[in-house]
Amino acid sequence: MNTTTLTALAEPNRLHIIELIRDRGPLTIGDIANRLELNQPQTSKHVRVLHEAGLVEVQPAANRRIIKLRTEPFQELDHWLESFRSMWDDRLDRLDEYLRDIQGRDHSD
Amino acid sequence: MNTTTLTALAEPNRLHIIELIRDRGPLTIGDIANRLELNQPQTSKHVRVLHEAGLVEVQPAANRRIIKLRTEPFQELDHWLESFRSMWDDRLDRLDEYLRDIQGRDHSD
DNA sequence: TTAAATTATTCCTTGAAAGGAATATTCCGT
DNA sequence: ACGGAATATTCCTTTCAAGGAATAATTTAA
Repeated sequence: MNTTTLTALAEPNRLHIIELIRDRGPLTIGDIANRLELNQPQTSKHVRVLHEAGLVEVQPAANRRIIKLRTEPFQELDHWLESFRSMWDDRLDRLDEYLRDIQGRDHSD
Repeated sequence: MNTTTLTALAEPNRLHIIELIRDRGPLTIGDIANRLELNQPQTSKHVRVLHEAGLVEVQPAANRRIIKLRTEPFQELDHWLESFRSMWDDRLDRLDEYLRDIQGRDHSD
């Protein structure tokens, strides 16, 4: 896992920006600033960090910039988490194994 | 999503500690320090942060502390990522739909 | 009880990140 | 070309996290 993704997400305002776009779809800097009650300069700065981290795509449209989510970093994070999933999947795996065991068991005795 | 988990993971050495324990199982402070070539004080400090963030469990054993991974924060992170999964699952969903469409299509003409 | 091993804490310094305020830049419409 | 809107950048200050070095605390062994 690379830490730039995590560092970008670790700042509360940036995390809010990400979740806002996830929920509302692509937004401009001004939209984001309004909805999250941030000043425009700080919003630009945070979006810059998100963009440099590859979390976000920036589409110039005349005067404005439309900010979209990119999928790759989240996929990477998801993939990284797979290496941990066995920690809490064990219980389910055992249940699964148990059920398959039940299925094939000889019930004749 | 809460930022304390992300903040804790965003520091490279701490991320290494997490991955080390994930791969090798529970380790002591000294083990971690040796394997990652960190000084003991910094290792203790980083583990402290990880513990305060709930990422790690600390079991005193005589002179030493045994550091184990906790599952909850990773489960939470996993759950948070689910809200993003549709972003890259859409393509697969459409492919799936396409394939099912192909299957049922009338090829008689 | 003393010594050695393991870990924790404190103090200090440094660097980086974040916000505020002001200003610059870019683009459109007229 | 000019004014206004949207965004970017700069400068400044403050806060905070991280590492180094030294030292404290705890436990075991002898």
